[in-house]
Amino acid sequence: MKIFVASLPFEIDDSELKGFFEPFGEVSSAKVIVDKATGRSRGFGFVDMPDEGMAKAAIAQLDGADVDGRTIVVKESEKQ
DNA sequence: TATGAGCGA
Repeated sequence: MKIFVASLPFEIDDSELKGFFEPFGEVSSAKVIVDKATGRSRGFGFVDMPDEGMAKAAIAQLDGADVDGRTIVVKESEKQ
């Protein structure tokens, strides 16, 4: 299941993003989107978890979580 | 800060 994560702190990178989801189950991939024109984080990213149940559990636990003083948004991706 | 990038293993 593909997961969309928004409102991420700019300091977050792929490894840290993956670290947030790993406690809930296997994470097949995690990527923080970076503006290739400026090289800065866009403040959102994607995580893919093969197990839907684990993915939904992760979403439920991480959506609205406070990270570095910022409330992140975690939801199922809109696109495949 | 709100839906992507990848050309190599």
